Amino acid sequence: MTRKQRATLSDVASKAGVSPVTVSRAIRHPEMVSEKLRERINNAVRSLGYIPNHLASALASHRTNIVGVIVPSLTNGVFDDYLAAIQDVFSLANIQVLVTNVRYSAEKEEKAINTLLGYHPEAMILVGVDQTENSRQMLTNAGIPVVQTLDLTDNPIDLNIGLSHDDAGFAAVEYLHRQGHESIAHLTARGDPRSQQRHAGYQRAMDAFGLSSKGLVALTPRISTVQLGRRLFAEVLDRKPKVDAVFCCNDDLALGALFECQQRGIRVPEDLAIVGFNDLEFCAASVPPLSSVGTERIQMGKWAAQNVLEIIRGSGQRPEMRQVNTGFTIHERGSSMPAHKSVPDTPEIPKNKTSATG
Amino acid sequence: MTRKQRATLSDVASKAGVSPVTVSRAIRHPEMVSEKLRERINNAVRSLGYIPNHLASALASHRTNIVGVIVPSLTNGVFDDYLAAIQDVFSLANIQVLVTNVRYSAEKEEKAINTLLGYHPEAMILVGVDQTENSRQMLTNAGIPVVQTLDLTDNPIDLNIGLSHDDAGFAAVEYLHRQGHESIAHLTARGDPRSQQRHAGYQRAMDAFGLSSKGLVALTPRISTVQLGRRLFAEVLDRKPKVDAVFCCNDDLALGALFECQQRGIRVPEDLAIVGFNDLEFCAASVPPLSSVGTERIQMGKWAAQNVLEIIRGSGQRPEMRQVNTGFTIHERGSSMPAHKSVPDTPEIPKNKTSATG
DNA sequence: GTTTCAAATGAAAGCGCTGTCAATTGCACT
DNA sequence: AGTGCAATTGACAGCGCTTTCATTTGAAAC
Repeated sequence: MTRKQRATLSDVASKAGVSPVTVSRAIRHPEMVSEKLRERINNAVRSLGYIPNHLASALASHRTNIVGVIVPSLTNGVFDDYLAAIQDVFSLANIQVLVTNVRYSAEKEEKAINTLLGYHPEAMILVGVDQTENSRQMLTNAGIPVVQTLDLTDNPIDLNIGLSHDDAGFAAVEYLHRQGHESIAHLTARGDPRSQQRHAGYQRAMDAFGLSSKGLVALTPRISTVQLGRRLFAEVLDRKPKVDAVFCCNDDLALGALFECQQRGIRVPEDLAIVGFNDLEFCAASVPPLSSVGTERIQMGKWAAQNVLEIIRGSGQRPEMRQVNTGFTIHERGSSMPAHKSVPDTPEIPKNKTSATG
Repeated sequence: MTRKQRATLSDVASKAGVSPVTVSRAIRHPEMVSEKLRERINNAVRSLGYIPNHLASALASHRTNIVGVIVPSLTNGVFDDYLAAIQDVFSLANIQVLVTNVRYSAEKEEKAINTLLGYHPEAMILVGVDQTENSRQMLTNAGIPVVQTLDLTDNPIDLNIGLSHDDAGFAAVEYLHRQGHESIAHLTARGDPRSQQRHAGYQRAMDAFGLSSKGLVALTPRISTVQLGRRLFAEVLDRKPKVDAVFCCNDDLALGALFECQQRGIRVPEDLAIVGFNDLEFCAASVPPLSSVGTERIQMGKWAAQNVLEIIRGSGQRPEMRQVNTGFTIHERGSSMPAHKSVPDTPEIPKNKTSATG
């Protein structure tokens, strides 16, 4: 494979017998070039296999058509939907999304922000609200729209859409308590700030209902897996055989808990209720189907992308609502459904939805 | 947020009282600048929040430090491991990976290749071997290393690491047949070329063993989900109640099949054996644990990245082995294990591993 | 205090493209 | 034919950086 130079604008121009500017226009603003030339140029482009150099184009035009997106994980089904929603919006506008996976590390996130800003993205979309001071500073300096998603904060960098994970955790426990459960366990992953919030909500609820969480919480510093769910729940079961419900900080752990019950012959939901978090696809498919606290991750991704688009390609104005609370929805399914109530008799109503001007 | 200009090299240079070149060197080749100046410059960089413009840098230096990676899906746990392996190698070399998800569309892949090449990546890593002629042409023209992964081809663009999905499909059926199964179903997703290969292998094996696959195959054009696994297997069960084994083109479908069995009271593995594909994490955690055909996706990602790195930063030479067959491993677990044999008595031996000079 | 040479710094050009503005063209209309 | 004007096309500069090559500096050696 010889490293022959790739064709440039000038090469195309020579070949088509026009000036480079004209070629540039034929590509960027075809309507400004006569049909005759346009065709001649397109032929030259094709025959040379010319692909515009995005670096040069962006440098000269101050338009990078890049938006930076940072996610904490990909192993987690959560972020696929979210990313897809973002990509769908941007791909229509010919904007390239640069995704970086920082694996729940604030340090890596800081480095990723630095790197991404080097590409002069026209906006940044982040997950969570726990950026380091340094990160916030860099983002502010960059002077571009920034959206923090999936969580809420009193002090957003710019735009913010998400939900209160603390409230969601509280609601999950409240729901289980309402079903008559008293010994409610919690499986959670330290390291994920939003899981920590859900944990806090769990604890707040347990306290509020006068329930003890002693020995009922199992946490891991590692990234959640189904296996880990089994292991964590096994720990709890060994410690507290009388546990009658478990709220898991995500669905992987919940599925693991379900498997552990199947293994031990614990009947779900008769002996034990399970509630997961995120409402991933598989929740509705398991036996029994897993109850789960659903979030609006697609809507959040879409909102983030659409607002960014409006700012950088539209009015330039920040939207009316600089902060949106998308709330959450408890999807009640077999894993936590009392026997007498096989189908939810009321439609599920999203909780805690609000929005606020910035 | 006022759109004040971001600091440039010259700004830093003025602030530090040196020439722009010196600042450039202080950042790229610190050893070429005296310690005194270096510190002065670093202070200026910090105080201005200077972040080098990667576009300008790459344009001037002909070094983009970018490698393009195209994956067909993210919803699929398979590609997380694979991507992580790639990122791990490149992040150490300060190379940014541009990932594009083309959702199993050759057309989108072609477009993605075009877009990515506009960024002048120093190499491209692709999944599969079914690129369009146009895509191949563009990649060849680009004159950069190209690695096709996860599948094998007689006619690689450049480097190739993967396995024969046809062989893997054959082996899965052979394995089930050896266990005494005769009515072996297959669930598969059209649209994924490698799944199609596995399907072909399934069919080849069924024919080879004189078994009929009539009514035993269920396929979907959609992207696999656990739900879909249930639905597809339900179809098969309704058509052929006597089915005694099922080979699924991936683990999501396999898990769905398992759930469908649980729902219908079909005992696994006593009444029905299940084998999945990819050996995702959850396979080992379910009850019973799912047997699955494992592939070396981490190794493949790592090999691709390491060889690319060696070519673009090292010797510039292609490796000895331009094509590697990583084979596959049948992980035998409870979902297909005969009762009398609770633990595999022989270590699992990877199958079909080979490699070849290009 | 020179001389010598490596180390450190700077000046100039240019990467491939696009924005701006100037020049040209073509055509309708007198 | 001559004028006026819009539609096309082109010349030039410059985006922010790095490369190359020239210049300066400083320290060692005389």
